[in-house]
Amino acid sequence: MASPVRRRAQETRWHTASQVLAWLRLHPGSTRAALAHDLQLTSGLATELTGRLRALSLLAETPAPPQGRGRPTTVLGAHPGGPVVLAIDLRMADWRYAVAGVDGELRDVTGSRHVSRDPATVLVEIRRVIDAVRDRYGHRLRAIALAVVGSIHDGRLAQSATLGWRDVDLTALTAGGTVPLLPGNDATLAGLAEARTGAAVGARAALHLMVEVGIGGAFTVDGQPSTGAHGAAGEYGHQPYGNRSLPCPCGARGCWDLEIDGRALARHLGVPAPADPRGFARQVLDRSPRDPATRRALAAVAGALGAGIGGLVNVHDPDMVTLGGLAAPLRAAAPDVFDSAYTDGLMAFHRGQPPPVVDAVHGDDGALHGAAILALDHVTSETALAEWSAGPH
Amino acid sequence: MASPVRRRAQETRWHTASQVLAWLRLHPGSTRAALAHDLQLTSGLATELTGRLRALSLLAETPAPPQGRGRPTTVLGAHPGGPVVLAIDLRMADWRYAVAGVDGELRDVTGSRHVSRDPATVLVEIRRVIDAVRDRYGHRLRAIALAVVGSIHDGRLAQSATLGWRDVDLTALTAGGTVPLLPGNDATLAGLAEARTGAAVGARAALHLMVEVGIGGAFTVDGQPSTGAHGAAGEYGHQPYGNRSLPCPCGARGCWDLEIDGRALARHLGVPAPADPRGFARQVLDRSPRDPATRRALAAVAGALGAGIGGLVNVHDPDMVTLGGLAAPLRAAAPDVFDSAYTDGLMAFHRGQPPPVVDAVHGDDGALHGAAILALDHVTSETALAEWSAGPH
DNA sequence: TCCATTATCCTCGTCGTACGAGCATAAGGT
DNA sequence: ACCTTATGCTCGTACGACGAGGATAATGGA
Repeated sequence: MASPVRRRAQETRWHTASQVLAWLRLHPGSTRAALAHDLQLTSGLATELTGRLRALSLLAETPAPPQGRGRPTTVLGAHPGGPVVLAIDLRMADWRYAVAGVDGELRDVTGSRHVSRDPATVLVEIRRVIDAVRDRYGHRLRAIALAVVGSIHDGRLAQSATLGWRDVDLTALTAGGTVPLLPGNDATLAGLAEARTGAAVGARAALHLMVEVGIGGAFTVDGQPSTGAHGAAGEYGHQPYGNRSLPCPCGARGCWDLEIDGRALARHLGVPAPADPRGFARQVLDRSPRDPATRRALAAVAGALGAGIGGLVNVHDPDMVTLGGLAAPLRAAAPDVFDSAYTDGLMAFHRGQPPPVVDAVHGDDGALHGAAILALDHVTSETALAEWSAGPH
Repeated sequence: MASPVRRRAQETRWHTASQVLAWLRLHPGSTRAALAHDLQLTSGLATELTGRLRALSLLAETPAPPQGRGRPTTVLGAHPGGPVVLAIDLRMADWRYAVAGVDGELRDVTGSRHVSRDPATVLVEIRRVIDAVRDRYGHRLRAIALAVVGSIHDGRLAQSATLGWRDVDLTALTAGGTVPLLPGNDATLAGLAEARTGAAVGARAALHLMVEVGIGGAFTVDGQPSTGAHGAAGEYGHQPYGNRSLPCPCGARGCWDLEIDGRALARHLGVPAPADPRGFARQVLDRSPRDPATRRALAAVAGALGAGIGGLVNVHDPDMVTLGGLAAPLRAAAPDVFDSAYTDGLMAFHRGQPPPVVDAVHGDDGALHGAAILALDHVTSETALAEWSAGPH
């Protein structure tokens, strides 16, 4: 609340332009008339705005295919010389990246497996790609977002049990340059993607949960994830929902993490903890559902998942819940157990209309899409637009 | 994101005025020069704004005591004929109310015990007070906020184990009138009060937890509580942190609620569940700390409290945690147990600088203050200011 | 072929908030 | 008295947005 009024020149100037670009991403391929209608722009203002944005290489207008009577309009899209962002998703076994313009569409999606999981090696590889993209796009590259399977704290990768990393400084990736690096937890960014362009579009408050190794997620309100004070919010896997006697690699005990992934399945099946819990879970899910031990193990995990989600609905009160990664097949493996555990975990007044639990739509690409969204949010912010307009065109 | 640009006349007009009134509440008794400085207003704009707000009976300016050299300035305060709100706190054994002007100061704080806890009886009593306040203030009464010890869902009191109420329609309280009624959970509103004017001032993200019967709270970001889709967020007491064999009146099992209030103390002490868990907990807390059974019971509860808070910090990543109601004395009864349980519940990377856990400052008045804040937020919103200005002055 | 209809875009005069420079005011200090 | 300091007021300017009216570019029927 110490915020100044700040309706001053530089910021006012870009307020509406920022909204236009945000709208553009949500409605790719829409016409200019639709823009004016949705944003309640007068036609005069629409003319001025699109003209200004075109002059700044932020927007391209191409004639729209005729839709019937009336004067033809134009479809809006990213300018071929406009700003771009680099989205990177750093995962357990591989990492991928893509470039996106202000229309939000991912281009040149590329992936490669880790040759070594040593932090220094991986970061050098990523740095090489960043440099290559910078060489190719020059000043057009305005932001880099990095989704990473681990906990982010004040811009550092604080800890990742999956990668076996601890407190890795990510700023080295862009050291020497001026392009901002925006790191984020992969599950958080996948939740962002579901909220903006996925299964939770239209929900004001949405909870996304994603199981890979452990469970993470994001609570979004109006498409903005709740990031917390240091960007470390959403570590749902490290709530004491589980058995207090089980120590978690995170340092705490009884974490929910240990009840819902491959490690839990192995425990229920009486086999040693797998080195690759995600692959092990996939194997168990692919097994014949006739095997009673497998069914019991999957039911136990689905029940733990449902019960925890019930508790989280009590906490967050979302409109809906989306399931990413292994969460969707785990529920599908024992839907009745999941449902009753979910309902039983809800406070009574939620049971009349429990928030629907739906599968995510972005699949494996959620975190990458979320990273692009995060970066583009930065690029289309009012201050970033002011900077872009001050640059060379 | 479907929001129109809306920099149109009516809304633009009141944007800055709304910020001035928000500032006024945070800095009671401050001078006009301080306003201009804090909000980075030019002196011309400060003149225009204060003049406009004075003309609308929204602001009063009185000469400030001389502070040394220079032209004397004025202190800003609520206009004696300005808008007021009614804040009500409906609790287990009693209910209280107060009136507040745009400066946020509570006036005429009044309380009375329930003669009957029957919903109809209580609501009629409250309705009588509302009507009396409306008679006294007329069109000056612009909003009524009701803090209630129970779960709010889409404006209804969905359930309150404490009061023994279920699905009570609160709109009857203002039926026939035009003054909006804003209901809220008491712990949520107490958290709002701590974030704005209490122990969490300055924290961007703050978690408030309040123990009375069970535990509730609020997560606030920049002074705004996360309310969820239906206003039911913050039911931290109904997360499955506890013993799965214990059924909770909320309908779920193993709720945290049952581990941290008077019911938990009774269980640990081997006595029957008390009719008044809050009073029972107070008694136990007041007992001689020499009694080993009492100490063990308090330690168990303090440990459950700390462990749960650790899990919630993992979820929300707050700057700090504030403790209201019985939470503060419960921690104080076994600080070491609390601290180690808290730290043990944190993910390792949080342990370097764990969010400080501090006692709330509003005491028993938190919910009432929070209700006033909620109502005043409404009154000083841009749309409400536009309405007020259209009224008779 | 021509013209009414429809849908969209553009032009231009106006409004209102905010800016900012300069001046006015009201104290304390010398 | 006069300077210094701090603050408030006046007024011309800038600029985003509004809104009415006209221009434009298609379809479709007479």
